[in-house]
Amino acid sequence: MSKKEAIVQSAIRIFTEKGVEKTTISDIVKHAGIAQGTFYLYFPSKLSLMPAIAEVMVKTTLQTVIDTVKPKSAFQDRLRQFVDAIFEVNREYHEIQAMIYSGLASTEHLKEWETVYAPIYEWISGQIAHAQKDGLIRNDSPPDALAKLIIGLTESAAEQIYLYDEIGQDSRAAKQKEETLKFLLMGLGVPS
Amino acid sequence: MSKKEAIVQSAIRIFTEKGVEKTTISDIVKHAGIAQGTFYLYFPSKLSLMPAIAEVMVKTTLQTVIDTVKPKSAFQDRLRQFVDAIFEVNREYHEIQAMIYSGLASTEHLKEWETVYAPIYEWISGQIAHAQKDGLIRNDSPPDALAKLIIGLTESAAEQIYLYDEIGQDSRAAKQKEETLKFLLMGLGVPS
Amino acid sequence: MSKKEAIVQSAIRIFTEKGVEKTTISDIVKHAGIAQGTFYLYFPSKLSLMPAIAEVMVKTTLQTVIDTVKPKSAFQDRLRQFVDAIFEVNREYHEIQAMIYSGLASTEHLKEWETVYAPIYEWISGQIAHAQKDGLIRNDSPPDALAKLIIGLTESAAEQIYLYDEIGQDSRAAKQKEETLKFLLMGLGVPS
Amino acid sequence: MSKKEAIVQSAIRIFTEKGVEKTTISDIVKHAGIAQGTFYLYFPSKLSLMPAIAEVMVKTTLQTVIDTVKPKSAFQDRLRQFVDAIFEVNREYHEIQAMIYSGLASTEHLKEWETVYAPIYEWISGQIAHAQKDGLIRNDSPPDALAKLIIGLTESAAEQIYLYDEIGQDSRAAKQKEETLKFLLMGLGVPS
DNA sequence: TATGAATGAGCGTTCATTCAT
DNA sequence: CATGAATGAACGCTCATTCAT
Repeated sequence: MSKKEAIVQSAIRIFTEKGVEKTTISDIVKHAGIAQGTFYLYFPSKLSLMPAIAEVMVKTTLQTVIDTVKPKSAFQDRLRQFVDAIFEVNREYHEIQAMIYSGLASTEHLKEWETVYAPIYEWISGQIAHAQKDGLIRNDSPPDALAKLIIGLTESAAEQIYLYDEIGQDSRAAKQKEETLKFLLMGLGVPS
Repeated sequence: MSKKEAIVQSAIRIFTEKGVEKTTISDIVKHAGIAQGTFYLYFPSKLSLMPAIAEVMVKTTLQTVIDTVKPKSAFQDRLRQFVDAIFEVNREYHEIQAMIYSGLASTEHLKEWETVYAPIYEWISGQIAHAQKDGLIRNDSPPDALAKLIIGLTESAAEQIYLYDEIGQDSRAAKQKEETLKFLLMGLGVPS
Repeated sequence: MSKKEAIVQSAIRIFTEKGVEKTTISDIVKHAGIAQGTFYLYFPSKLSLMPAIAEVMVKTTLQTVIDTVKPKSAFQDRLRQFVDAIFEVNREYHEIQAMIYSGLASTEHLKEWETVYAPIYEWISGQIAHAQKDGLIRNDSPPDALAKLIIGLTESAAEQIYLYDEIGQDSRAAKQKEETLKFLLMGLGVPS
Repeated sequence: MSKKEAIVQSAIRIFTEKGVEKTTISDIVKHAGIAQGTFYLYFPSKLSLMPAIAEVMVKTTLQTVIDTVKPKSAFQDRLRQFVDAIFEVNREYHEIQAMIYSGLASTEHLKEWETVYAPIYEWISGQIAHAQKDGLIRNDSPPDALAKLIIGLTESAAEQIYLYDEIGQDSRAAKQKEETLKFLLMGLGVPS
């Protein structure tokens, strides 16, 4: 693993453990096993880490979604699998998800965000477009608009559950997933 | 206005202007016209401001919703008015909304948040319960679950627009609102 | 008890508990049950408390000595009783003893200290003068000089034991007392 | 001189000049010619300086004693030289001596103090042991116990003189030394 | 006398950033 | 490429002191 990758991996790890604000560059380089100065060979500042982290997280999310959703399932099953995947990623990385989602990572790298996020929007958008063509859903809004609504709804539902670290909430999570799926199915106009 | 209120008001103002992370306590007290030490008579730290701010923001949000939604309108009109209200509040306070919504305001005051948020969830929940009883919507999920989905979907849609300060996005906002409303109507099962 | 006395008593108590440097005026007034401003009606600053405290401590010390030393005992018994008394006061108030003894209470009230300390020096000095006149001790140095050496030796011996809060040191203390007494007896030239 | 040594040397200098409590870290770093942050690379707080300072002071004291005491002198001459040495060190560093001796330098580093002080106790103890073996003194208490009494008596006598910065006290000091020496000689049982 | 909310200078401390090696 | 000791501006916070009531 290159030093650059080590930095990003360590940052994700420590952000997850102790929160973004309380993490110092010193923490990151210690965990990565490199020198203080080395950080600046790759990133000009702490904030400039964010796009790289987002990229990794988006890849992780997309990979989890792709791994979870079986292409040959019925559309509503795929939707259920998608919800499962998003909840799962949120459970594991809720601190970072919140950080990325809320855009708190400063206003300076916004341009990059759009491109970083593109893959996951595109994947969903593609699925929706196919489903519309195949007549599987009645909602005829543009696929990319629907993609944003779907991801927004699902992630906010997941956050409402996992923002609070308390344990034994599996049943709450299961119910929340059911309600979310139902709302998605109806919102998209999937015949039941 | 008491000193405590002055602090909260000033904090909201400055967080809105320059972001939460970049705001110092010094900024807040200067704007509030009080001494540095006075801050600590009312709040032990910057983070402990958050529940008080959230409370004000929730009040503002609920008030805006109540002022915007005409009780005698048809349900789908009220839903449109609700979406308008949420977008409006987000437009004005997107930085703070993001902060509150994402829960990034530290994990130490989470218990308080539930109670702080209660009023707005309850209002929506009440509207939904009525609509279900009157047969205006087909989605028979519990009202409080639907309330959370509705606010989550609408706020995330608004954030996607307003997180980026750029101007001249009114048309994008208008479209986003339309898509959101449509999704909500279908998701709730409002006959069209 | 007057407010002034309450302040002094509270200060002694809290200095003993948490150390002089870490004690704030706020701590003192809270414990005394009076208002912040009231403190300044009686003492212009924290440092000006010191002579009043010293006075109380000197009184306490002298009283303990007088209560412990039986006037009709043989001289060496009285010396042993004196050592016991000094060790006892040190055990209970070692933090304050150290503070007073080392004169760390600032250089601004030094003049007052001499007068504050006078009673205890005088008492010892009187005892020594009598003993010299009665031929009980051979050391013919001036009584007031001997008084200072005696108190200096005994208190430093006690401090060496009680500065360290550890428990179960009674046997160490007993030995230290024996050696101290022996040294005093020889130093004063008490026939054995 | 390393930065760490520079910090310790500067601290000793400034503590001597303006007292411990009134000395700020800012004073120290300015005098040492280093940056504010550099201090914290070596010491986590102002209090943690104390053991390092004590170590230097103990070295200085022991060195002064060794330089002053002529090994071939008669025992009572060596005792006189010892008293001279202790008074001299106290005259020059009374503020720091008081601080170290009274142990006010916080209760957190007490363990270290015992080891820091060891060299000077050992030196005296060694001298006493020899003198006892050679029959030069009659007091047969354990050498280490006597060592502590001797240093305690002599330093407290010195402090009583030098705690007060006033000038023209040479005659008082000379008298105090004489009385102290006499007391020591008798206390140890040195034949006269 | 007595109060206690308010003050603000100044403290200890942090940490992103630099640069000689 | 890599280092890590050094920097110093800037921060949160404390607390002795004041004063209108």
